[in-house]
Amino acid sequence: MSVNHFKDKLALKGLKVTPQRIAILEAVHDLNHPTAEKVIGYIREKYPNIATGTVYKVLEVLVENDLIKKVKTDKDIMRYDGIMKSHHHLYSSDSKRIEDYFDDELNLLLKNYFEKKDINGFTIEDVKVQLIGKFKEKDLF
Amino acid sequence: MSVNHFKDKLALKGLKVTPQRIAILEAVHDLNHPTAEKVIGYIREKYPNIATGTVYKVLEVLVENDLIKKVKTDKDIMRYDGIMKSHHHLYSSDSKRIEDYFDDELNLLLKNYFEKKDINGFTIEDVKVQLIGKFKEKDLF
DNA sequence: ATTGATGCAAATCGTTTGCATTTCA
DNA sequence: TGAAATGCAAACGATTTGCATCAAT
Repeated sequence: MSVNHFKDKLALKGLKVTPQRIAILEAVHDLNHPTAEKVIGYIREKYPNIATGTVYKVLEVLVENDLIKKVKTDKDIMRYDGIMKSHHHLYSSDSKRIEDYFDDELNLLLKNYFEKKDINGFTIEDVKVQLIGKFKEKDLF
Repeated sequence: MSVNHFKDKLALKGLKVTPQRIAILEAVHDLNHPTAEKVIGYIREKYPNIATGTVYKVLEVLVENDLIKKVKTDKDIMRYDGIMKSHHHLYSSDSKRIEDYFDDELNLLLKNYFEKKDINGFTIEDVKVQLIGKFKEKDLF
């Protein structure tokens, strides 16, 4: 992903294109479901004086503009995801590891299922599946 | 749910049965997906001098012993659930409301689906579905 | 009696906020 | 230029921790 690609994404949303925003967008895409702290650490290597407050503010703006997503975790720390295509998540039950899980067959299955299912007084907008389990390979951190 | 029922649950896990633990277990069952703060507020009406630290510690113990569950939310505040039977959650996309969702047909569907599906190097232990959408009735708070 | 639970207050940590300064459109 | 973004540091709020005291087994 080139820097220009990120510039375009920002511009398309009518957001001001700043080096901080580009760097943050890039960081979220480069890292695997980073916390805000990870993003800050990553960016500070090349851009030492970015403020933590700025990072939090920008992350919020990016989420509001559908450029990144917030990921729920069992713990209380928020994590971010640069992939906007609909997907689910694999959670390691014994570590902090999270991986993306793409499965169009599952999406179709769920779509069909909930189309014919009427839940009391609830209108479904989105369905997310969390698979909790164990990764066979050792966790990498 | 009687107090004795909660006493039994604690004793069965080999936990010491204390009035605080009973009150917290009761609170989580009486309230709808309460935050720790809600639990504290609820208990303090009848038991004014329970310490916040104690409530957090007890909630953690109860989760570890599978007497209650932690519920993920979009926000960073943890919430608790006294229902241990496998179930999913309905999340209101525009409020903090969370409701339990029971659906054995869905559970079966998912079970069958993932039994024949092999995910790279991942062993599934549990599958949780989050339905995000809107409740037809006005939210009650 | 002994082990573990509680209360209290201070500490921690992720996140938010206010405001003066700087930057992008 | 002017609105919006940044940096900084202080404030916040949920949760945790240490430790002396107290209660359940």
